[in-house]
Amino acid sequence: MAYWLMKSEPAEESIDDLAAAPRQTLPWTGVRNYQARNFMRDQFAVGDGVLFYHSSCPEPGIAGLAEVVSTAHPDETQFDKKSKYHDAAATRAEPRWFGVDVKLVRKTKLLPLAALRAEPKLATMRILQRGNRLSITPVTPAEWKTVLAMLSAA
DNA sequence: GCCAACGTTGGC
DNA sequence: GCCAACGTTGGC
Repeated sequence: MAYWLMKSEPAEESIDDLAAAPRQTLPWTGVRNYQARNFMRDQFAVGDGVLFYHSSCPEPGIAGLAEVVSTAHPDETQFDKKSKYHDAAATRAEPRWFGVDVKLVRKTKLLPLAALRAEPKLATMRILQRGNRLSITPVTPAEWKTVLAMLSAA
């Protein structure tokens, strides 16, 4: 079982949107970075743990826990001409972008980015490294454990 | 709005 | 294949 951090802009899709979705499950769409796509396509497995992270917002940080409930399938938005994620080079026969379905485990009290940065045990966490822009990053079991402890202490 | 960092594009 | 220019991300 692996762990991941997935960034979402709450203005687009927040933890509350996930909570309000049917079966509290949503397909993860809009990833247009090959490295992030490859994580989902090649490494994600059903049951993997997800830290749901809010980015580009007044209070960036971890907003909840989720789990992966499907393997990767084509991201429908690439075929939608009206979507800002439309990709003219993608076809049904040869999709370029993939996503998994993600289900809410629980919304948490927001764990702010500043608190993550202040925790020495998370010093090497991928999301906290200078210049990191990847929207999907692996989380080590030790980091996962530390974050869960911080959430239950809050 | 600024800016650091990194990815992508396209001319050669 | 190189690399400069440009675009995007995302915290502040």
